[in-house]
Amino acid sequence: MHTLKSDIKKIGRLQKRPNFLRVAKEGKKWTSKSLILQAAPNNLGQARFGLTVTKKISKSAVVRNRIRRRLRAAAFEILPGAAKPGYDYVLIGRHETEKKDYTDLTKDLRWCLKRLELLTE
RNA sequence: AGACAAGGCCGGAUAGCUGCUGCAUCCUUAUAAAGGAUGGAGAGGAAAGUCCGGGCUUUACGGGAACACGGCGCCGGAUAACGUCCGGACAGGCUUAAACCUGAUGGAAAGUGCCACAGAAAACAGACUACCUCUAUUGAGGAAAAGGUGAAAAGGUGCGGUAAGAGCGCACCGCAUCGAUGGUAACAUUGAUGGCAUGGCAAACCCCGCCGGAAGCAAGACCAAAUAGGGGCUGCGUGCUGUAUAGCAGGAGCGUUCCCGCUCUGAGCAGUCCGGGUAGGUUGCUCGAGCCGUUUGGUAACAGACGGCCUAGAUGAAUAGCUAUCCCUCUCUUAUGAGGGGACAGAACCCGGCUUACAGGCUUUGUUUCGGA
RNA sequence: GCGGGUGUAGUUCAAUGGUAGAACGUCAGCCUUCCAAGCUGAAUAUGCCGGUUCGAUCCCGGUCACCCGCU
Repeated sequence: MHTLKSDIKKIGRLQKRPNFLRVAKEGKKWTSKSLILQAAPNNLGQARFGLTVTKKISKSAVVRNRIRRRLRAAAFEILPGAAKPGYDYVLIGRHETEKKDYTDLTKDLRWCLKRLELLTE
């Protein structure tokens, strides 16, 4: 399955540090093997997401970039159809994110959504 | 053909579906803004480390110089500049040998300082053992060759010479001074003279010569909400009198204090304007010491001429996800084939270098060995 | 991205270019019926690679790791 471009436009991006801090402080969290998902409600009626990959994961910029791209690709594919609107989502990369199969990555993301009871389908 | 050495270049390829970030053109509603369509572009040789040098920007000073501080240091050239590059000199090193490699390589005869331990002595000299002469216990004188210490011991080897010895004399080598020849120069070769003076360390202080003001795009410039605060104007208003100007009362300051005089203030509210400026946004931001090709000059670094080209510009930060075929490589298998892997590494204002990391491949040059004609 | 700093025993710190020390900690022994305290002794280090020097913790390059500041 491929996500339509119009669906992707429906979800926004988190870009400012205060938003990330708010999600980390107020939101719920679920950890899977390949990623950590944080979620907190916003009052916009729209889903937004952001990515966090720190230098702690890997010192190599190449590795960090690959993790970030894989997470973004998975988010664009899964979130528009599956995530509940009105929430901010933050995906945090882990060591496993680089090596794991892409299909497992999407499964993990769905699993995290389900455990946080934010899956809509 | 082999061995060795030194450079230069490349840094997986193609296609499909779905996406991301700028740019150009067009369309839609209503200029803004948003959305859509089409086209074309989208990481490196080191983008890295931030070790040097510049451009650019702000800042300091009226302008300049010097001191201090920091850096560099054989000679000649290249360059916008450099601690970089090219060519040469000298010293050291690898190799049987050669090609070749490495070098922060000015001055110790301007001055100061240091040279542990050992050793007689570590730098104005001088003498422990030992040597020679006289005296003959001892002491006085001569002399510095031999022993031993040390990283380093006041020229080295040989012959003559002598009581023993010594540059005391001679030859060669080294060193110093003055020349000659070659070279732009560093320097090399060589002649004469001197007769040993000048131990090492300047990546110790320092002297000499040259260079440098400082900070850095988070520099800097522009636009500019909300809130708080500053200033101007207008209106209403003031403890008392007055319609109002104003006067009196009050407060503050000055005249040394009181009296008295002068100046300022007087209570705020509303409206409006101005300036600074935070969040945020725009810009700086990619046409430049630019790249490619041909050609001329030069041993070369490089420079000139002609022709062609436009080649990332993000900002919680794009350049991707998945699949297939080919290429390289590893493992298993008799083979067909199956499976795994793809070096180092990600632009952030831009250039010139240096250093460090790097799977594999292509290619050029030099030296030398072997074979054939 | 830019600017600055630091690396020495297990820890906190010393050390004019000349045998790397101190305190606490660890281990062993003595003392004690046993433990603690005390006494005696031992082990344990200059981040790494080069250069200058007769000789580097120290001086000079490179490299690695860590820390701090600037929105």
